[in-house]
Amino acid sequence: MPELPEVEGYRQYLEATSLHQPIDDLDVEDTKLLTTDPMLLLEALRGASFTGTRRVGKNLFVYTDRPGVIVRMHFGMTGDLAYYHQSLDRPRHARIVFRFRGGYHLGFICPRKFERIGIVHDIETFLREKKIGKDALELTAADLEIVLASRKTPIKSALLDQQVAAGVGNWIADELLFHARIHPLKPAHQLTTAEIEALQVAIQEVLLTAIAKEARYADFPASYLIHARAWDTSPYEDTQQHLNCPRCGTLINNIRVGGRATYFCPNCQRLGPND
DNA sequence: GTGTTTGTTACGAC
DNA sequence: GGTCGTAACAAACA
Repeated sequence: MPELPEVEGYRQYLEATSLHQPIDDLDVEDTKLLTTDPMLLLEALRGASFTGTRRVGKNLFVYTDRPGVIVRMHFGMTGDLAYYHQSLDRPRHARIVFRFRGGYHLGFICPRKFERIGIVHDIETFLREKKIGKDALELTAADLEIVLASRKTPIKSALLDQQVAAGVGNWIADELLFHARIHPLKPAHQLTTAEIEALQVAIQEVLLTAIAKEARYADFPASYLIHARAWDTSPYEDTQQHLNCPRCGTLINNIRVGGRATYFCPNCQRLGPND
């Protein structure tokens, strides 16, 4: 699921494969995936080359050699990139394809059509209009204190708000709260200074680990909560061990917060002294 | 066939 | 205008 670490991986992948090759043509299987008019997109990109990248949260911006033409990609819940030679089969779900002059293609993989691609003229303007806050990796404890102070919503929900911490998604929010020992339902504005500082440390620790492991969840340290999630069973095929807290052994709870599946340890992450 | 999952946005209510 | 809860979107998978 493309959250910040995956998108960072896609950014590095695009940098390593797709720069400085003129775009001859663009295949668009479904215009619903575009945030820019198809004709304008084609006109803006035909003959242009990618020159560099920037990631903010889950957004990947790709600079071109044309002023004011920046491609913005959002990978939704299942998006991916695939660079391949035209002599090979087009990957499944490559619904938008950049055809480079040298014969290579960059496919924007969209299995569920929740992905989006389009042109932005200025990144800062785009971020302001879309209300996307600081990238999670850039956040200081002081930043967090300010953005959480006005929120009465559960901290889990606040962390998913891209205005609060751009790039944090559902499993990362749970992992952060587990590391910082904060109950997901605790109102955001009630976090103590110590909890906010622990959260900021957890953001660095969890995101940098996930990026280093190229977001392969099975490779994450055994101390991570992520192994309790139903879809990460790979190293534990014949045991239920992973359903327990890696710190204290308590059975991990599974509740819904803001309509999202939420995992936490009822022993390590307390709402109050009585629970 | 049914339920679940994911990120974002739209839509009211306050 | 900010905040907050909820539903909707598309498609795959079990």
